[in-house]
Amino acid sequence: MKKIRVRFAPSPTGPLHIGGVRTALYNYLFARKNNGTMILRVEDTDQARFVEGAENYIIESLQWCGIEFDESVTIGGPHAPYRQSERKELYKQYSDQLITSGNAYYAFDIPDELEQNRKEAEAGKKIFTYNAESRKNLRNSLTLSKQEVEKLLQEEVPHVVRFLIPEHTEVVMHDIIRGKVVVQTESLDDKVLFKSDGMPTYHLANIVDDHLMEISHVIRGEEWLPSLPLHILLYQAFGWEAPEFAHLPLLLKPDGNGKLSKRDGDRLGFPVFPIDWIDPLSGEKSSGYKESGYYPDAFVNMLALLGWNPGTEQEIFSMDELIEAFSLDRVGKSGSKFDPEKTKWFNHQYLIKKSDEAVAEEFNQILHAKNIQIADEKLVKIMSLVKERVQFVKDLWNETYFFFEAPQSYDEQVVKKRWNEQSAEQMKSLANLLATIEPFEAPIIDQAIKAWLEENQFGMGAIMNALRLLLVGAAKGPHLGDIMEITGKEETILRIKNGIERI
RNA sequence: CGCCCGUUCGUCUAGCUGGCCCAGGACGCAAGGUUUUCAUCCUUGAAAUCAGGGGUUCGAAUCCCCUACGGGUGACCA
Repeated sequence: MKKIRVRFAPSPTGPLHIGGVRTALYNYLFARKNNGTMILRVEDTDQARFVEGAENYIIESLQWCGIEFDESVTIGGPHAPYRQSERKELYKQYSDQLITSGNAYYAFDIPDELEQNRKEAEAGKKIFTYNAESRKNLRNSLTLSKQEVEKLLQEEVPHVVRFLIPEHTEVVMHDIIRGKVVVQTESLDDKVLFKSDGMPTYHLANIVDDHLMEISHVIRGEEWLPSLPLHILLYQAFGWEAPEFAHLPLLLKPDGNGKLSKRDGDRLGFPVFPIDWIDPLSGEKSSGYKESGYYPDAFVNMLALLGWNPGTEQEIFSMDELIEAFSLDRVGKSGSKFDPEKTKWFNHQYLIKKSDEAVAEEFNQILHAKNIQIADEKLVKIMSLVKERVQFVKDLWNETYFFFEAPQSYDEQVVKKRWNEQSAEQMKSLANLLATIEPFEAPIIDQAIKAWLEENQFGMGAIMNALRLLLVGAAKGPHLGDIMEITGKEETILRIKNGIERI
């Protein structure tokens, strides 16, 4: 069986959004599942759209996601270099080869003139295409005499190389996800293969590199499906065996329709990028999943299930499990919007799965920033009490502040509902009781309070809620006995006394 | 406008070789339960006339055709 080799081939024109990450992920899963090789190739043939820092961003993002490469711009490999701008010299010979074989030709048209043609066509509600019809009337090596062409080339007049789309031909293609796709060459145009700036276009570089790098499967977004016929034709023109293709359905804007774009940034209130991105020109920041507090494995898990499903009811997958379960024929055909709420749910699942110790360690960083010191075992205990209540580590403070400091205010709604004339007196009495409890541990405290309640004929609800108000400042939090034990006898009594004064 | 791709609960989807589907799961939502509170958790529920219409068939979400709608693409961008 043929060796499986796939590539993720982004263009460094900006940050990679989650659609791109998903494409990389599916390539990765497919490669690992089939003991294949995962390659990162940077397609930077467009010098005009180059964005500083984008390549680095892409590499860092994928690294954060746990998507690893076997060959790449940074780690090299048998087919280095992996940056197309560094392979520049390579492409010319292939372009020449196609000219020699009659599959391509020189075109000397001036960009402005073509633009003019397009505008005119548009005015007449038509679309200008450089094809079998129009090329007869344009300045190219098909219409010009051999001498003229020689002369123009000699004088280094700017020109491009265009692919000669064969006439009256049916291109039959196979897509792993979509099945058979057929297109008539009449609907295709003579795409530029080699630009006047000496760089190949995506189409040429892509085919040449995929062939040279022995790519077995091209897994890319559906936006490439329209150029598949051209690519197939190119393989045929070169006499090369084409790889297999799988065109992934697009990720759609969560609101309305249309494919997700980089510009959707923070517009919708949640990230569309894996990690923060600061535009080098505008300085504008777009937030990422990483900095927003998501775990990479939760993020990856969510992404994997967006367009692919295992066919079972399992939803939580580690990367290894994804690799094991993944197959291209379980990738859906239709585009999907993703649900930010479900992404949070995934994060919650990963958070509660972590050990109390691990969560404590993460949360400790937030405490350090607040200059709060706490014994490890105490913090671990607190985490066991509250970690199920949050979706993110950063939300932990809201659920635990009362372990570290007295409430700064008392929720008015709760005061209204839980505090009455007798409360102050009752709480004072309760404070006295608490002062006698030794050791000050949850089960013992609970028992003492229970006995005290019965003795005085007090209702559990009224007393405990009022007490909670004094200790927490709100109607929330874990079991009061636990809160008191961790807070300590002295502080507990202090809060009761202060609270009575302040309410 | 041309070409191509798609269309099952609000969202992600199961359903692929037709009958077990008057359509299952998950998120979200609602109600109830547990709880001293909140959250978690548990239970239950609402939610898709399977885009619409024609066929084929004893029988179609599943096969075929048409229509509609949505999307992609139509650069010397990738």
